[in-house]
Amino acid sequence: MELSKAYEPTIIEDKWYADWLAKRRFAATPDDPNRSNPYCITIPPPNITGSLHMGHALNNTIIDALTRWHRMLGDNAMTLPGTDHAGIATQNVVEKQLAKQGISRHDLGREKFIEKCWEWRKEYGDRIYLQFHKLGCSYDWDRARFTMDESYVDAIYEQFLRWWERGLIYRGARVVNWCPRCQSAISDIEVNSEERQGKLYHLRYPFSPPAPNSGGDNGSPPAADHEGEGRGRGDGEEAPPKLGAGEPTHPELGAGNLDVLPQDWGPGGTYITIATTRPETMLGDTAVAVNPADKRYAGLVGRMIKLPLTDREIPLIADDYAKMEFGTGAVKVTPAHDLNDFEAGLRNKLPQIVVIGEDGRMTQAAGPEFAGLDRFEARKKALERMEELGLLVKVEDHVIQTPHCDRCGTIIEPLLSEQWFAEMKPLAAPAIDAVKDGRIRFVPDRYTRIYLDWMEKIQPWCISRQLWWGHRIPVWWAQDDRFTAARSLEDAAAKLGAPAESLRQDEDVLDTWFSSALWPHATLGWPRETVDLDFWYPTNLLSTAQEIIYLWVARMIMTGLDFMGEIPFREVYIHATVLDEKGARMSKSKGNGVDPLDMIEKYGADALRFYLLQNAGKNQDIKFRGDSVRLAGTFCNKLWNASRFVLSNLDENMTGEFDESRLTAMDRWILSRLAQTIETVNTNLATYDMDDGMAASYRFFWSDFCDWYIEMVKPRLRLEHEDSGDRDTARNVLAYVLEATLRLMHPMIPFITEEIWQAMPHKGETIMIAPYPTRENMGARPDPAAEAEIATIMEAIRGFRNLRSELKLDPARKLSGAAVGSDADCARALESSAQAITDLARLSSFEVRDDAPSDGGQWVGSPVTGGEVFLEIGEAMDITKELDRITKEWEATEKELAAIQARLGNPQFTGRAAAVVVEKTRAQAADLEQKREKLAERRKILGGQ
RNA sequence: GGGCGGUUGGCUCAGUGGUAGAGCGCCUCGUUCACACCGAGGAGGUCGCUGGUUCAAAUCCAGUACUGCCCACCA
Repeated sequence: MELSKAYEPTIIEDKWYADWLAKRRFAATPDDPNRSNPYCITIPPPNITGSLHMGHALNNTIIDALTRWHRMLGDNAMTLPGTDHAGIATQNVVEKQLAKQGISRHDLGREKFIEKCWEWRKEYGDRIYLQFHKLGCSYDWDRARFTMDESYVDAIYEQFLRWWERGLIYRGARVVNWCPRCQSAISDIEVNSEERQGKLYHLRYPFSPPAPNSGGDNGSPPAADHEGEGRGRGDGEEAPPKLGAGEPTHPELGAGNLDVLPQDWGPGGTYITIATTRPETMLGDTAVAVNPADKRYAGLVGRMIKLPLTDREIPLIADDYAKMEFGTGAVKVTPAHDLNDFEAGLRNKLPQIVVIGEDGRMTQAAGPEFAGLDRFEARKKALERMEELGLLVKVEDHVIQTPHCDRCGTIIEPLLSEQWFAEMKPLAAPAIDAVKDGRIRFVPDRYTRIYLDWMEKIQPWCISRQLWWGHRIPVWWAQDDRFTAARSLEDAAAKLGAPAESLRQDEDVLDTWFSSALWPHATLGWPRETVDLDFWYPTNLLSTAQEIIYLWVARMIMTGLDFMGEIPFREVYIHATVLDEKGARMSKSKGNGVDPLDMIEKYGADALRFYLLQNAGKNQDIKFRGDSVRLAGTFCNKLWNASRFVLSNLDENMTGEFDESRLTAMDRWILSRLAQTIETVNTNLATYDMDDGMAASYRFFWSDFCDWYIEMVKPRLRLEHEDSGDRDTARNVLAYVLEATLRLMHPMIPFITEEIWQAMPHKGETIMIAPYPTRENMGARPDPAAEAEIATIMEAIRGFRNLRSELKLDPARKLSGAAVGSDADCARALESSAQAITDLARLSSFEVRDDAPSDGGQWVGSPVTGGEVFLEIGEAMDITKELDRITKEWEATEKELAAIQARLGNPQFTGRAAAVVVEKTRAQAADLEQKREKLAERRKILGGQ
């Protein structure tokens, strides 16, 4: 078998994926007699909304590399793929698609709309799987799951029912995050808080006159009037003068000045001034709160306030929630449109008035003047009206955190509504323990704290969504408004003791994350007791993005422990976020995303994988560089060409086996380097330091194997070496090292390694299940003696190359070289590799001699460890130039030596530093001294001082 | 406001106590039979800043600046 001259990734990648698929290489069975050790990953199921992005490519490259690694290690490795129905997201894209045809989902009706969603799923679900194929993912496609598969739906309802029966799921009217665009509630973690420049409005609310009987309250205001009492104007009658900047309103307010009563005195009564960023919600105010400790308002608590723009009266209450130092210390309370206000409302038994509806428009309760207005128009209008009434005191710039919908970016409206909730606290406790006691480990471990902090403050989970696409909540209502959760309509009828026809199922669907929360066990078959579940659960690894630690990871841990009584996975690897070249998040709206498929088409999946893994370690983000993918492609190209070279030197009967006793130093050296690389890569994969593993492989292959070993071995490959047997030794070592390297790198770059491996002497049908190189099965150990010997050779070769280059000698000119090994090891090393040195240093001849050439006019020299190399350049030499060169080097050596000697001369150093360090430093000094002597000698010969 | 990252040659990043490395880019040279997606050589950094610990700090400690991410109900 032969490799084509050019490396064409697309061709071999498609070819091999089809082959693997056809031969069912990815399919695993729990009862495989040769693979008893389970290794399982369930991949994060991508949303069916579109196509895979670079983050998916990164994560699935990591997952696949680890899967392949374990498979080759002999584990029964199974990675289970799947897709997520992604409730809101999918509904949004399908709606958008319909909108292009001028249709809304309401035109279609629920059933038809859901059909449309299924059509979408069919098309895009398949498209996503195809992308995984392109990437080379060796997932068990027979086990692929979709969160709306029948069996999966069973699991979801089982979960719901069990929690229901334990009283963990309940219905309640609470303020939830409402997205007026999606027309649904969303959970806290689906809300993104963004900082916006906004305004803080100070509004006056007039007190109602004290009831005649309740006189004598100690809250009566001082009789001061900053604004001209006696203008004789009734409440809200004629327009008051506009408030300007210099107006003596209450400039002392806001700074927490407790000595001043922050009330306004106006004609016809007193005012209390509140501060708000959302004036439109005032229509739903049911109280104003001040802090009980706030002296400014002491005695006023309990008085009624005439809520402007309405005909309602609301009380001034005391509640800790009002912070004295903020604004005026008085806060309006709108229980139906703010979570804190909601809670304050409950504490103080305040009415809840919904003034903004589900569509983001003001409701009837907002009054005839406002009803029907959009919430932002209503804000404008409320302000105008307040200003007209002279009740708008001032407007300040204020940075506010605005909640946005994670899916569509619309500003969230906190809204009082009836929703289904799941109580999380009892589920969180065991999930906290599992991480604390190390049963589950986060990598990098900094995420442990992030997880625990959230879990320890866990809140009830709003699990209902007002959508059509999703799992409908299994609750049925009787006509008398009794309800129950049940496995079926019949079941519900029995439970409620009402005829089935009279029942109606709850309209809401479950939060998407409610279904993904049981991914690991449900995909393996739960609630049925399957062999898969028994064999592969708990799974080994969950590799995912940082942003879904709460949304997904935490919840899987909770459900896994709750239903299986066992952790869902042992390790959680949080991979980096892929950013664009400038470091900005990739996003559709910014249009800065890079499509993995484009990269694959351009450079190959192996190149993309190689690049991504080079950057996958414990880092927080990756700045994606397309150019680096190209460079990763050049590595593959190098691998390809080096393999072609090796193959062209092999005979049919080459086995890659060799006789230990015939190995030369360079053979032992490359085997030693290989052994170390194998060790490093295995360790790095085990600790999720893929980046380090890639660097080690890269350096080994390109630098050690290609640049040095192959080049050094070339002379031995010449036919005239045939008889000695050394040629075959060299060829077999070449084959052996390359074959092992291919297996070593197969998990990361599966396609090219398979293609080359198949063309090599090898055992087995596919590299996919060939044994992964480990210290145990390779039996090779680092060989320090060979390493030292080859280091000397390399140094000599570099010495010659340097001399040539620094003296600007004609590179075409063949020159004679010589070396003096002042120590025996060095001499022997040089002697044994004379041929390689001659070749690599482009010498016409090379000899090892006992003494340095004395003719300074003919020879230039350069020290190496344990000796010195010389180049004979004859009359062409410019003595001055060479003297300069030597002098420069001598001076540098002097300087370095002086620094080291100073350190050694310091008794503090020799006394306190570790003995090894001192020893090392002494050796360093000795080497430098030797070098300096040689340089000095050369200078003398050349006639320098 | 809290937490967590990052800050090292032009770029992307390694480097957790012994005096700075890689790849790319750049400069010089090279078309001999694996590869110009190549080979050889070279230039280039007082490791954000300040202070401390230490015989010795890119590395440990404290502070500070800038940058990014996550979390958070101050109206």
